[in-house]
Amino acid sequence: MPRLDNPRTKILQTAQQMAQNRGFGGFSFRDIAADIGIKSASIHYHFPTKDHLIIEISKTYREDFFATLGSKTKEIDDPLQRIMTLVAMFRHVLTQDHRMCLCGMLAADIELLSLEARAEIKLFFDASVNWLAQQWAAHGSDEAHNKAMDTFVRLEGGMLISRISASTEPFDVIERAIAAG
Amino acid sequence: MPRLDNPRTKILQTAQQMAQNRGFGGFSFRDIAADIGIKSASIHYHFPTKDHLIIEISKTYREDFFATLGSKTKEIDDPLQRIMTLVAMFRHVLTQDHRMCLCGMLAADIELLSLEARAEIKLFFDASVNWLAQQWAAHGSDEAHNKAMDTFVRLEGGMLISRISASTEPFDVIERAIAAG
DNA sequence: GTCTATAATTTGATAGAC
DNA sequence: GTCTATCAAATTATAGAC
Repeated sequence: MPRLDNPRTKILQTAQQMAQNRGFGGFSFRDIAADIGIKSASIHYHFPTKDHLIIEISKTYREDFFATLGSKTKEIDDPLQRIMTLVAMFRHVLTQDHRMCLCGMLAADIELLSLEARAEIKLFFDASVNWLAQQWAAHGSDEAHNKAMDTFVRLEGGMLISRISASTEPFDVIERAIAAG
Repeated sequence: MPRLDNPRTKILQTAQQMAQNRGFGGFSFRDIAADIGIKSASIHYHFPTKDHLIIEISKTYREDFFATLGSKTKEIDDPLQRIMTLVAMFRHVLTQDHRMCLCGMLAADIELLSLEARAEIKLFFDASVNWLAQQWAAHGSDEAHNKAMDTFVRLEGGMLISRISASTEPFDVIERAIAAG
């Protein structure tokens, strides 16, 4: 599913990365424009307001994430191994991209966002917990929903706390805890 | 340990609350000033820059938190009960104050902060994990350090995710998981 | 210690030419 | 679709009166 190289897509990609690194208030239209070599006024043609932009970023992030997750787990049957594939995706964002999960980042910034933006971000949370609950249920867990919630909290918290600890140790610890079932 | 009612303290209290709700970039000197009925220029007399302010906020937050924790656990011997006293303090911030932990909030905003500010915030993380590790060790856990790290990640993640889920359910779930030992 | 006034910069957003 | 030019507002921070 290769993303097109049109201006709209380049804006979304750059803005998404900046949002994951610095949060909603931590980047400007001019920052995005300078990074991709256009002027900030051009961004407003594609996204009239910053609120529209953050909603589209969140939607793209969620769609891309679950498309990739579906692709990576397509031929994996073991539920725990499927879960650890999702964990590996979070780990990649943290250790290779050196970014936070967009969902966790915008959860911190939630008071700065419109109700529409909050609702869109909540869809990532809902979809993640539902997906995890299905895997834990297939794995034979009683209380699969609670297990899914705990797993998602550990992932988001592990990414967040790794930022201040200046190491990946917090994420390493919760990854082993999740893998232990 | 009653806090004094001087201007400096009122600035710190108000700024700390705003930082917990909206993050480092989400409040201004004018916001603080308006809230306590002074002018923004007066704040610069007490704290020359926003970086100085956030460092002092973080230091005060950490000192107050561990002073309160020490007081609340003074006559509690059972290590697990001592841990759940800390958990209850986090729960109170989330459900009564309707705020994030300052440490978790500034972890999200870390790229906006000076190295000095990051170092001060990391002290809260270090102190929390060390305190938790002592309790888990006294409780008889092998791998007390890992258990402490996992507990702290769950607490910060639970607060963060409860913000988007628009309920306390994520925190409820991790609280039960922690209590289960 | 707090104020008024203001500097210098950045912000989201718009108008209109091309 | 992208640009130049600009606006109105907000930001951190400083100078100097009181």
